[in-house]
Amino acid sequence: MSSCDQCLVRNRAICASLDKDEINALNAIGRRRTLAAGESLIWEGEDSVLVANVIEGVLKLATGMEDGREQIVGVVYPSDFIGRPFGGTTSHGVTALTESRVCVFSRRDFDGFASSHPALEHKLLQRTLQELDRTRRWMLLLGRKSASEKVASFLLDLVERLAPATCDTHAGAEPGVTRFTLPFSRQQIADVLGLTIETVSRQFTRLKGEGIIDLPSRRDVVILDRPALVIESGG
Amino acid sequence: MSSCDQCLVRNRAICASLDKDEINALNAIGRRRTLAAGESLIWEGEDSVLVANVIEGVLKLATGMEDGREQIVGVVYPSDFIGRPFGGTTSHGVTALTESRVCVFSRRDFDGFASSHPALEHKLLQRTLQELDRTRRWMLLLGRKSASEKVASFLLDLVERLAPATCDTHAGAEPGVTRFTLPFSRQQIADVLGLTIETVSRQFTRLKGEGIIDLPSRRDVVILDRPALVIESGG
DNA sequence: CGGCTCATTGATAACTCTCAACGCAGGTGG
DNA sequence: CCACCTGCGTTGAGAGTTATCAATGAGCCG
Repeated sequence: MSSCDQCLVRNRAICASLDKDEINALNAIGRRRTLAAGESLIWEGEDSVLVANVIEGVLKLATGMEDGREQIVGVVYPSDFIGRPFGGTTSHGVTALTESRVCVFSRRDFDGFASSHPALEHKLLQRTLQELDRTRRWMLLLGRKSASEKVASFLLDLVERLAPATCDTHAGAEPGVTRFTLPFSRQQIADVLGLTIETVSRQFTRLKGEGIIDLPSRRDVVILDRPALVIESGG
Repeated sequence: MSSCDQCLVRNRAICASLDKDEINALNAIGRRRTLAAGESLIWEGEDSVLVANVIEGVLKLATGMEDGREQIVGVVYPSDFIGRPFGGTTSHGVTALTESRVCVFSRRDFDGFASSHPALEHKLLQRTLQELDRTRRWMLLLGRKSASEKVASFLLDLVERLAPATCDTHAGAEPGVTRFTLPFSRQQIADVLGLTIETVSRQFTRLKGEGIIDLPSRRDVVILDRPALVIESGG
């Protein structure tokens, strides 16, 4: 029987607002679930039946148009909250980008629990406000930045978000040189940035050619010149 | 002395969660304020010192880049909540588009009040979740839609949002014909859609030429063929 | 070693932006 | 009362960026 005690995100997720008894009560209505890369937890347009906490992995929130165009509207990392509590239909699907572990609740159960635990709702509110801020900042990128600015901003954002997990600044490496593995395919990067896969690829190639990044493999990126990348990102 | 009893949004704003005594307590820490069109209530980047409810008018939330590019990241209408409770700096400015009346609170006071009134926090959470949904839907527009789809989507969104105030479907008018006044200049529309003013203007002209809308004056729009507009919007 | 998927590269087209001129409306002052 | 000025919007011509279409290349697994 799995307990929350050893949970990797026990102190960072919204659960941090709960004491021992409360966490046991919450644990009783939740269950762990593992998702393979590419597997979906929630589908766009369906009634909101599930909510969850991310324990491990990276997942995308995405909406699409009938003709197949897709936009990734959010990316969630460990300790982030997933789903739409308090009614409504989910306006975006949730799909694992990497193998992931999540802590799932039925929305009804969670709603009930949250309603009787103001501290939990408070944490959830803070997180939602934070996510709204982040989302709005991303709108500036989508609406006003050029392809090169978008790609540079994307890489910088990703390094920051991945930091808690993979402090991959090798001991002994030059300062400012960071290496990490992309949880995204080129198509998914394009869907985050509102570009095509070809444009993303060309920007990667260009940044590599200018010595700002290196690309040891499809999924790996090394940031060689972070200040240059910041300039590329347009501030 | 102004009371909340006659407030236009008493039953729609987050205040609706409060009983008579509570509303009086909240009233005691808030004050009314009128904003002229173009006047700002909150500036991008400053510490969050104010929060507010919109009583009347339309306001924009906007962020910009050093070089002057601007993106409107949200538009708020009567009964909507403004500002960033629970710390942090405001990542976007808030500016009145039309003459507006708001109910302002110091953030510190509001935070304290909210923390001791779970029902208010619950309402605020619901509203924030709703706003996040709306914002994410807008990301699909910014990232994936063409100029014509953007403008059509914008008009349809606006009609819907303006509806509570101005049910301007004239008695006796053909069904589906709606007239309303834009709370935006062409530049502001461009800033909402991530386009230039010229592109917006050309799309308006084209829609008019195709008989889908009419433009009696700069600020007035008549939707003549809503189904066509829906098709233009790309679903 | 194929056969697959995914990424890169190239050539071209399309869309939107940029720059520039003009037009319209409202307000001001002669 | 009209002329002018100013701000905003429209229109046009051309350039630039990104998308589209197509082919090639690299890695992975059977």
